[in-house]
Amino acid sequence: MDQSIIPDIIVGRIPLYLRELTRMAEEGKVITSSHELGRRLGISSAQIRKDLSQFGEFGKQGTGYNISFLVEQLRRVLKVNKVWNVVLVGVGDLGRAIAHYTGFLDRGFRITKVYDSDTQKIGQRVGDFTIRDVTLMVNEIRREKIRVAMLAVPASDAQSVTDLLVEAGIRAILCYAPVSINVPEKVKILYIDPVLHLQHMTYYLP
Amino acid sequence: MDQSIIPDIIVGRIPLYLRELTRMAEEGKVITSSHELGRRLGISSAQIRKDLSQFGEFGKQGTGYNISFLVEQLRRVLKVNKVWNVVLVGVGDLGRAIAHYTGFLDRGFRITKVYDSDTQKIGQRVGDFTIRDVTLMVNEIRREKIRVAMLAVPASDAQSVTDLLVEAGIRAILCYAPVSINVPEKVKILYIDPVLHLQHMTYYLP
DNA sequence: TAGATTGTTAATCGATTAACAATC
DNA sequence: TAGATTGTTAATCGATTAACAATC
Repeated sequence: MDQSIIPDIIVGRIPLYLRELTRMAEEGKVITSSHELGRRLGISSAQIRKDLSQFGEFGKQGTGYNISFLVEQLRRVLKVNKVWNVVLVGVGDLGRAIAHYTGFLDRGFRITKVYDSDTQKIGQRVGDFTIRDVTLMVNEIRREKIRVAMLAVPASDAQSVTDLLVEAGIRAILCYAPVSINVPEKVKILYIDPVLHLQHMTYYLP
Repeated sequence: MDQSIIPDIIVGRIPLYLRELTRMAEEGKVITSSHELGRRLGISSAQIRKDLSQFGEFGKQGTGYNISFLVEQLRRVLKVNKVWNVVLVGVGDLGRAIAHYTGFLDRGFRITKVYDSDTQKIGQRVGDFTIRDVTLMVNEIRREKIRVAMLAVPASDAQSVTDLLVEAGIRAILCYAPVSINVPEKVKILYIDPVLHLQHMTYYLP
């Protein structure tokens, strides 16, 4: 493993490998191979071996990979061998669904605060949370040194709320608003827009 | 424009261009350039010109692109100059949020049927829909020749429900279950798993 | 040992960028 | 005309795959 930077496209596949390996572990499997993992994911075995080798030597020739060991290593690589506190901003229908989702915790994330700007909603409960006033957000994120945010506000508010998150010290944003946002270099942002995926697929339909 | 197949990675960027151009049109802009569009999307102008040129000659030297014309052309390319009927399967919190979402229609999609297997939910309303029994699904999709599905069922049901969708004639699936699904070659499937994105970003955090 | 599979190198393949003639 | 921007070609850059020695 050399010291050069690891390509982002490879980093982006590691969570996928981790997810499938976790699934295999749940199925009771103990050992796997780059071939088996590749077949399950639709990825070539060569690519999987090359990707994993960027981060260490995790396998044994002739045998393959010990699944629980590899899971542990990939969780360490991705820094999800701890739990990140996350704020959720925006409690519309989608924010509500995110707040109720129970699949974050065992994959490294825990929502700890939920914000909205609607005075009708502030103080109401959503799942385990009380909806907080977004005007408190910057100070609270700062005080609790939170680094990760999920953004489920209307597109028209996404840039201004993002600016606040960045000001508060957030360094990773998952944005559900269907709009491109500007952030400083040091801040990571990724997007979820289901319609982009649907339009990508309809290109291929007759 | 030659007759060879257009790389999928290019096809996947067209919806993004379309989204930003639509936004520009809403802002009242009439003309844009590959430079301006690239700046707004964080993409090089060369790449945008190259991508667009795969599908036709949409611009004018010295002037740039007429936004509404380009929007119209890209909608045609992506086949969203019509509205696709879509079925939604699974009415948990996430399915409920999807059913309420109003952002599909003007981007080429309309949910027409919503299914679940839970007898407690069947017959209840969600947004404008009555939740239907999933056992009716295959026949109804066939009868109405629906080609696009959104899947918001538990991971444990995702493969079996997908098999039904494929059997019914669905050709494009947007899967929200955090699990890799097997589909025949002719069927397109894309995934949304927010945790994959979060883990991708935490790799870069200190 | 025989068979299997890794990690890595080199070769191939594909995507992005730079540069510029054409032209609005 | 002068300035700007496209569409395209060639060069560069980066990602994937094939192949295999090492070795379990």
